[in-house]
Amino acid sequence: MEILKAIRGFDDILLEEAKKFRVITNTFRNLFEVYNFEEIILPIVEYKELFDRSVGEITDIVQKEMFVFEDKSHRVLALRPEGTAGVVRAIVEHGLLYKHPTLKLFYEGSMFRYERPQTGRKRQFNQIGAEVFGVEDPIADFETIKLCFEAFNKLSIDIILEINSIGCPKCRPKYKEALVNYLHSIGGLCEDCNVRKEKNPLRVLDCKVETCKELIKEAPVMLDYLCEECDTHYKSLKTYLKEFNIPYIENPRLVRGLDYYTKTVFEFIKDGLTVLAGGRYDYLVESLRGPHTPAVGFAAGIERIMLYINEIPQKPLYALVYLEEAKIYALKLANSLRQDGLKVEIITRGTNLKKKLEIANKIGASYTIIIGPEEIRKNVYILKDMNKKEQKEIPFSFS
RNA sequence: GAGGAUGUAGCUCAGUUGGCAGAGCGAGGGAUUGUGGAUCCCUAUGCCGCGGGUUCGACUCCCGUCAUCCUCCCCA
Repeated sequence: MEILKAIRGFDDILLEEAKKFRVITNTFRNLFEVYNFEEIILPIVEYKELFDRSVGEITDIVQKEMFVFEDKSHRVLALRPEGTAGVVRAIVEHGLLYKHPTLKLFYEGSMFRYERPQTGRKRQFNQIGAEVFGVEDPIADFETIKLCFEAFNKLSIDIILEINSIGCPKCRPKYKEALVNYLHSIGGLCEDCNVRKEKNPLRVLDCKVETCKELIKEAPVMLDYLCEECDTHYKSLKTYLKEFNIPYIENPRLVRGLDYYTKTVFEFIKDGLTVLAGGRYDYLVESLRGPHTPAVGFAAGIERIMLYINEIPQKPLYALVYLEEAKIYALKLANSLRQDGLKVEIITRGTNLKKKLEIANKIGASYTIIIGPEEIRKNVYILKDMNKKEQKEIPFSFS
């Protein structure tokens, strides 16, 4: 057994990477706060059936990507592959929708999918996401998208927003029928698409094979089939986006993988990689035995966003160097500086001052503070600027 | 689940037709005890991913396996 090896697809997030991770989650959290979202912290394990019923039984996520296991009481459980199902389960279970006419929740945590790992795709990965329950109005779609857009702005990531509407149970069947008819009327689709057109015809629309792309150009478009309600909803959303100068690309071939979406779907894409995606799901809550509740939400892949975060500026580091006789004063000085909010590292290694300064330099200290018997006598410490190579005495009383 | 590439020091990588495992960077120590980065000197580290096979002999050839990276499927 290789105990000194992490499991395939379960990666450590170390040091610098952990900082990027936190910058991203903090950015979203700050926005959640001003948009008045509340946090919900959920279990990682749920009944497998919850995901079958919400994510959709014919999706790949459910069919081949879930970590499923049986516990000692023979319950069939799964590690959550996404966050929305759990959120909906929780609010229905606790009747939150009856207490709050609208409910805005965000979550953060690990998700699990049994896939072949590659860039921006791990078996354990982290998402931060949010859900708005109880708002029919497209203003909810807009605000959700706006919040995400602001997040990328704050993270200085240039990103492309794609939107589409995939209709509702009233209008989508007609479109599906038209699409299936079209797909059957033509030949030359790739092997995968021939499977898709039976299993999940909408997915043919975003096939990457060139020949398929050509054939799809002629295919019927969902937007032409939207019922009046869906059409107005979609148009309002676009109006709001324009009003706020949020650039977007209308992608009539954008379909989301999960079954529960209705009307609005959107993705934030960087270099061809989807880093955040979401949409409206007006019927999921009732399909999980809750009251009819329209909803819209999104999830962002933290590791995927991390790929586009540059170096993070650090707080200047103060290395505190002491001579053996001044040890106790050094501890007091460090304590005092830290209470003033400075980042202080006490240099404990090194036998002489030269060595200690070498270490201070090595750990990247911007300043070094030196304290020895002379300084104690004079009630000062030496503050040395490591870049300018200048130093001065700062008064300090050692009580 | 399918295809391809790659696994040698902490990191980046050499390693000839099969013949005692190397470099650079980094790390530790030193040119002495109150001032760092440069230079110089010294030192160490390896189940050559793992398991089998061929061979007098395998880092090198063959088979298997595991892992990493890149496509695809799918997805955040």
